Amino acid sequence: MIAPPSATPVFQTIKDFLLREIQAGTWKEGDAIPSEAALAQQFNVSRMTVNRAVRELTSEQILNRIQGSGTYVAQQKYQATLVAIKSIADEIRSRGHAHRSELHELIEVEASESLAQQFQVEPGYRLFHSVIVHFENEIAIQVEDRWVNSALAQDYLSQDFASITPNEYLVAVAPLQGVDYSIEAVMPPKHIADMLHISNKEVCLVLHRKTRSQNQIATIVTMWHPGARYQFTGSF
Amino acid sequence: MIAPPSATPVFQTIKDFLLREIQAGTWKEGDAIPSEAALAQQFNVSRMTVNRAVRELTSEQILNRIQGSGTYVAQQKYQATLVAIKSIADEIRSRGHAHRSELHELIEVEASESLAQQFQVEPGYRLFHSVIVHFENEIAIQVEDRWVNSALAQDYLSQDFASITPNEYLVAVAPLQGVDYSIEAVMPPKHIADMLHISNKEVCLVLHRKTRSQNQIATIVTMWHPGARYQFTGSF
DNA sequence: GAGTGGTCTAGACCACAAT
DNA sequence: TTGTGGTCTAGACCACTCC
Repeated sequence: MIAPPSATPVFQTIKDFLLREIQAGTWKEGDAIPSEAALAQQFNVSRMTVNRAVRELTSEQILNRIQGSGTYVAQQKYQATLVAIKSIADEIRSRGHAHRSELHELIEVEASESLAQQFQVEPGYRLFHSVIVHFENEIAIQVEDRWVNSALAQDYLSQDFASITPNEYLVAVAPLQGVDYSIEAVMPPKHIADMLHISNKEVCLVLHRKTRSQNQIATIVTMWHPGARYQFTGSF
Repeated sequence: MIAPPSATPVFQTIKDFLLREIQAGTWKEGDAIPSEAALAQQFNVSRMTVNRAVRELTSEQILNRIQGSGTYVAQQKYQATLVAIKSIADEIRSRGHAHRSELHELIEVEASESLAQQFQVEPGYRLFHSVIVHFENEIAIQVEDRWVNSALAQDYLSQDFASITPNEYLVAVAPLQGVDYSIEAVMPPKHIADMLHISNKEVCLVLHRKTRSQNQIATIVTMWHPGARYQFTGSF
């Protein structure tokens, strides 16, 4: 049989059908849905077409498949809110505002006991340390305190961080493997408060992030934002 | 030709090949990669197999495809850090701790001017309002202040929020369409501080979330967490 | 052994872009 | 008109689960 011209592809029709039935409760979490063969017969299409529909729903975590056993409705997992945090320069630019950064420190250091532990290296290991303050329309909005694994970004010290952010440079040289992060609300130490031009009685919104690349810890960043004039926002 | 038994599927081999070449810089951002036909010939496989490899990389945002034109290397992945925020009950349970919640309010109200605006409805529209305090090992860790669109969750008032969280109920009745959120660090109003058993001099980490479902605003939540004992964490 | 999913083929027709 | 991707077929063999 030849594929008929149609507004929506058949595999999409099947996906929609399955989603609708799951939503309607025909099959509940953990239930098996009909086999590929059964669906192929029901829709009068080839098994490959059904396979694509079901495979895509599986990659979307709507279904689980077990070879030799069957296809099952996955557990609802919408309990999580995904928050995307963009790089500060992108964010400011996308608001149409002016971004400027001030380099406060850019040095090579030997890892202290505690840093070495966080980077999973020996004390004395070479690290780079940078401290940059980001301004939005000349108002300080982020202090970026960053430690960088020297092995993954040899040229870190010679970058011009007025024109490129550390993020942009690091993304280019060290493809991201994984990220650990935490967000907290804390009072800033005095030197951070000073750089943000706020009092150290004002709370900060802080993002900690540790990235892995090439099976090493690539960089550990702490980003301080004045709580009074900054929040993480976004949508999906 | 018959598919040979092999450790890794052919389409995966092709995906790996493409990823490696992109990583190596053979094709840079925006460059066209070889056509399906060319890859099929190069790997001596059918076009459908190549198609699957390329289609999956496209859904992973590694490639862009333009019908009639070609397949191109997508722009570098985001600088964005993705943060997943789980429901508080899940999170506490996954730490192996005891979760308990206290229902402080569960009523029907008519939307005020400002609420009506946020929900994009007329003032006077029926909304539900719940206030729940969540405890981890008997320590208050979240105040969940939630407004719910009555049209999307008619039975909201008759739920037993000791055994099911509002989230769990709402996920079941109103499939999620989209989310807006923001995270900020602020001082709590007194009634929130009281429920968390903290002073109103202690900062809170606050997550605001507005969800859409069936083309309406489904629910608007504000979650207050004591900054001293809570942070959002996770990894990818 | 029967049933399931996992993969692959060698064609086909279509829609669209570039020329 | 040529080349690209988008979709679909009607088979096939395989690995695995379950009985």
